[in-house]
Formats: sequence, structure tokens, C-alpha cells
Amino acid sequence: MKELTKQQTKVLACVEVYLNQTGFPPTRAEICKELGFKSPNAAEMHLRALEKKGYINIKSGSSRGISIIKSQQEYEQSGLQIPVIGLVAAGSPTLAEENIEKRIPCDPEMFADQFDYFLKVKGLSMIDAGIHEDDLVAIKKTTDVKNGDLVVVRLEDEVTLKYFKKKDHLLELIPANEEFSTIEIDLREQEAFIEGKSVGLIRTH
Amino acid sequence: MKELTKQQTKVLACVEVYLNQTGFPPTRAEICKELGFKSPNAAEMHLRALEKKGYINIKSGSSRGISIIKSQQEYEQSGLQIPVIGLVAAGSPTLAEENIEKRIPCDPEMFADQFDYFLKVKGLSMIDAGIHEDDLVAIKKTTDVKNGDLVVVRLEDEVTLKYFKKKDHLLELIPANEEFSTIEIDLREQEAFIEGKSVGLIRTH
DNA sequence: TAATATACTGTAAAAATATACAGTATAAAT
DNA sequence: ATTTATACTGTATATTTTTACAGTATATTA
Repeated sequence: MKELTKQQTKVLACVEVYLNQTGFPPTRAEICKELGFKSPNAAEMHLRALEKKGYINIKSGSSRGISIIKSQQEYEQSGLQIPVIGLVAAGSPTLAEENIEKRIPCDPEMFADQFDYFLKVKGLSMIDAGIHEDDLVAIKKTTDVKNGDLVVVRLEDEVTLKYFKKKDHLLELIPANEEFSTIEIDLREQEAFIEGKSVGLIRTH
Repeated sequence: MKELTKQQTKVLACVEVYLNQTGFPPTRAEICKELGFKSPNAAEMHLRALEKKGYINIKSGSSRGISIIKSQQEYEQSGLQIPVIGLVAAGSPTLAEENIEKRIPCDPEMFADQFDYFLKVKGLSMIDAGIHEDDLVAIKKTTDVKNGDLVVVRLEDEVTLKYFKKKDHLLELIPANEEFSTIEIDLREQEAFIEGKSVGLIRTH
């Protein structure tokens, strides 16, 4: 398959996104608006190039007559691939490519709440909550958490999964294992970043 | 969802077929041609009715601005909906419609092994394995199980989820809770149907 | 028997859209 | 230094498309 120029890539992505969002392809004018072009001919030329290179088909004379033959982000659009991130002692659980252990095909709406990634559990601090080592906890990125929520919190270089409890300046991160003790933080003295909260869990037997 | 008239059903099907074949929705005129109408208003009226009944969305002023909200054949095509079956004391966990509590959008290949349905856990007999009440255990329909597997077994009218252990004629179904005792079955005296085995687990927090 | 819902035909105009043509600008290749 | 490819702007027009309006016909319901 022929290589695409930067702008052609953008236009193809734009068509795909529009298609996913609305269910039908964009017009030339809509592509222009989205990508900041000022002439519909800009979109037209890119579409023609994409057709020549075999990425799309344009039905002449039809409005919105664009169909996608080969998506460049084919692997992305099967975007049912949720990343799994290791809960490492040091460092933040970012979605950067180097932190992603693997990807699991599943629907981000499979739980009551949408979620962004799976966190792979290390250690036994939540064992009494039925959360085992290597379980995958579905994390929704949010700072909107309530007492009793199971949250991912970052303290300095340490990231931890615990029950959340906050009263005034005192933040308590409570484990579910008698052998571990509650982490108590005076928020006036130390910072705590709430990375997200758990909305579900999966385990592979 | 409101019922459709015969013609509305035809129009909806026509839109879906066109969409599948071309990648974009049809115009009023194209619907007419396909279904033999002589006026674009015929298509227009049916589309309006379909929109009112919640089957499609029409973006006003846009050509081909039809998006499908609810396909009539939705349940057939979207095989991403995995059924959840309650683990009831009596009766077999069949996939018959009346046993399905709900459906969850997810990929049947999300675990290492494919699976067929979710079984909703009742009781605490597997709590020490971190399997809680109302957890959903992903079950693969198979009779090919090994000692140590977590299996769904039916004994007469009772269905249970336990660890599997078999030696000659003795089948042991082992719980993971001190307060429950192992079920021992002499297979020469009593039948035991292995419905499947667990390949994973999900929990909604 | 009248009212109502379904299911159209036929026409027309306004709006959306594709698309041709004439340019401009820039960087890389020859 | 000239060509070539990429990447546009700006305008204009023919065509496509939506969509309103005015009717007709038929079966069902009240």
C-alpha cells in the first residue's frame, strides 16, 4: 500500500472519526472546517489522492459518497483494545506506550461506568476485598472520588490501590488485609494525586 | 420500543443494506428507487416515522444524514453482548432467553480462553478464592476439565460452582470456604453433568 | 358514516454539495 | 535554475438533495 503524506493521513483520520461519530461520511466543507482549511478544494484534492492510493472510494456525483477501503489505524479502530498497566512501586500509571504491558479486547462500557485502563494488581494488600495479585482492576480516570471508593493514589513516587477515606486534612488509604496498616497522610504536609477509581475487576483463571 | 409498520420495516432494512454495501446512507430518492416508490416524499414520511419511533436519527439539512440508532436485527448482529445467567439453586444454567438476566457488551475473547456466558455467583462458598456474591464468572461450555479447574456442575436439580477433583469413581466438588464442606459423589450412584469451566471473572464495583 | 392512520403521487424551491478552474506558496529534487 | 510534488485559497456553477406543500387512495376504527 502506498504511503500517505501527513495531510492525507489527517484527512483520512478525519473521515473515519466523523464516520464513527455520525454514522455517515463528511462533506468536503466539513473536512475543511475540522482541519482548518479555507477552501473545499483542499479537502477535495486530498480525497482524490487517498482514492488514487487505494485508501478510500469516492462515488462521483454523490454527496458524502466516501467509503473507506483500508483504514490506516486499523489496529486502533479495533479500539476495543484496553491497555493493561502494571502497578509498579515507583512511577505514575500513565498511558504512555512504555507502561502498557499488553492490551485486552473488551468494551470500555462493560461495567456500569466507563473506564480507561486496567491496572494489574501487585501484592496482597487488598486480598480481603477479594482482589488478588495479578487481578486487573478497571480504572476510570477521575479525581471525583468518595469515601469508601477503591482508588488509585500516587504519593511521591509510590502508586497504590486502596480504599479512600478523607476527613478535612487527613487522608486515609485503607488496605483490606490485617497484615497491612492504613496509610495516613496530612495533606498540609504531603501531596497525594488521585489517579482514578476502580469501577470493576477482571481475573483470568 | 414502538412497533414498526410493514413499510417502515422495509425502509429501515433498505437503509441498513445500503449502508452496509456502500458505507454511507441512501438519499430519499435512492430509497424510492430501491423500494419502487415514485415520490421522494414517500421515503421522507417513513424516515420521519422511524425517527419518531427512535430507530434512526436524521440530521436536518444534511444530505444522507441518517444514522441508525436501533437496528431491528440488532440482537442478532451484535454478538458482543454476552448473556449473564443467574446461578439458581434449582435448574440448569441454559442460555434460554428466560434465564438471561441481562447482557454485557464485551469481547468473548477477552480472557485467554473463549467463553460463552457469565454466571452470576450466589453465596459465599468460594469466598477464599476471592469470588464474591454477585461476581460474574466467565464460563466456557465444555466437559473437558482437569483436576483443580473451577467448574460449573449440575447435580440433579442443583447447580454449583466449585473446584473440580476426580479420582476413579469419586468426584469431589471442593469449596473455598471453611464453613462449607466438600461435596463427594460416587459416580456409580449419582450423575453429575459438567456444564463448563471458568476462564475468568469480572466484578462491578 | 365519518374520522383516522397508513401509504403513497407529483411538484417545486431552497439549501447543501461536488467539483471544475484559476491562482499562490513552499520545499525538495533534478 | 527549473521542474516537480505538496498544500493550499478563492470563486463559481451545475447537480444533488432535502423538504415543504397540495393532493389521492384505501383500509380500519369509532
